[in-house]
Amino acid sequence: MPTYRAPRGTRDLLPDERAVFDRLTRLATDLTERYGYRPIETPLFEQTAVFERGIGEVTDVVEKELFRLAPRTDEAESWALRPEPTAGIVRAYVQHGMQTWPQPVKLTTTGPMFRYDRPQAGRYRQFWQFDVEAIGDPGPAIDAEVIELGHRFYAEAGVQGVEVLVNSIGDPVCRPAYIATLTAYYRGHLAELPATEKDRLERNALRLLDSKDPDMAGLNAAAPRITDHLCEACAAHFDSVRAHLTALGVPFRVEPGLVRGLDYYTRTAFEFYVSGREGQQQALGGGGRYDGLVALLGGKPTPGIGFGLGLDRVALVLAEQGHAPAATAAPLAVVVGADPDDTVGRLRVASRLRAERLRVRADLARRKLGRQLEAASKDGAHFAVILGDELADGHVQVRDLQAGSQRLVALADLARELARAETTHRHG
RNA sequence: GUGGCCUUAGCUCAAUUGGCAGAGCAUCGGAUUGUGGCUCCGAAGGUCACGGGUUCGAGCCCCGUAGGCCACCCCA
Repeated sequence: MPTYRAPRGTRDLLPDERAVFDRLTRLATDLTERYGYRPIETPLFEQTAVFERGIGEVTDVVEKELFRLAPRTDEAESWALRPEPTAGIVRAYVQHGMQTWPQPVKLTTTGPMFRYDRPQAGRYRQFWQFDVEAIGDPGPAIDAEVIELGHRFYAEAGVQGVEVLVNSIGDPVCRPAYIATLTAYYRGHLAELPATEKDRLERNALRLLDSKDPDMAGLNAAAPRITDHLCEACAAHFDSVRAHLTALGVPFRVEPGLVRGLDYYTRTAFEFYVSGREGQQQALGGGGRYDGLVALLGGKPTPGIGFGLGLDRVALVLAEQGHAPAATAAPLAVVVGADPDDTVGRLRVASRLRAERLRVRADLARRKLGRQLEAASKDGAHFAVILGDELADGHVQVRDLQAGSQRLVALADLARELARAETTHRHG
């Protein structure tokens, strides 16, 4: 048992797994460029108040999952690791006066988030999100465009069976009245409520709607629906979002129980789900509109919408769905030598090839030639460059490890020969 | 934060009713001089997660802790 290990809920991404994340990150970059987003990096920690005020004091994320940093005695400020990216990005929007940029400001980031949760497969205390935020456009069309972008990410990543769930959770005009109606409804059925649900009723009645308790199924099916209680503006917005999604050919399902966990959401809420897999971590991503958040964090009232997609879960589902991990970048050639002690010779040849931008490994292990060739094979190298007596008149053996053939090449021609083989190999 | 199951070599797993910790894969080395993949031989690798307890004796039984997994809570 090692003395030290990765903290609970964190893990090391070993090269094979890291390669999958790399591929997803490159896809995110490529996709957001196509949609006109610009990358942004905000700190991994913020003043605690950014999250408390932005996300909401009574949310689970803030109440029990926030990774608070131990306060220093010489600083009055308190800090917390970011549990999600939106609050920090909106803080940056306000701080840098982005309301003077052409609107909407479309920003994207990908990086680690932190929540002090109890870990499970697909649920970590440090996890990665690909995030997109469009700030400054109130219209329903941008909602549809954002949702389509997320949907396309899964499609191009190769995830099968992703469902788009959408809902509208109203705005400050209509939601309070709906919550009152909903609370009254549940109070009328208090005797039928499981104990845990009774507690939640007083804190956040909306949450009862997406309860997974089977005893709640019947009650929830008959519960008043928010979509029937939207104000005129919210209803029109939701209608238009759906119309745009349909026009774009994005398949979706209206899910009246979808309410999302963070306070800042208004109107459009959506989630990306994958069905038909073991385990409960089926939510691959989600987001929504947050028209009140910019003002909440000290800016002038500005609408916004965005989503966060969990890369850990995408990688997990891809593996479950049988996707081969990304191919490793095997060296084009390994420089080996008949004289195990001539590390200088092997390094010099490798160095010259690397200067020509070739992917080359030098065998520095001072083992006999046979072992060096064996290792080169296992490496997946295409060629072995063998240094021997021929070096005296400026030649080396170039061995094709797959074909088993070998020929004499002048050192002066080596880089050009290998580069040509690389091109042939790549296009062949 | 609640409940349940699990933890033996780097990985996947064995180990009669409590009686001297093993295999496969991987790693490293050998099979006569400068040629890999197959094969053969060998080496290294363990505080049986950690800490207590019961016992002549614990990988195995009991308690605690940590970590993982599962279900809640909630979410990505």
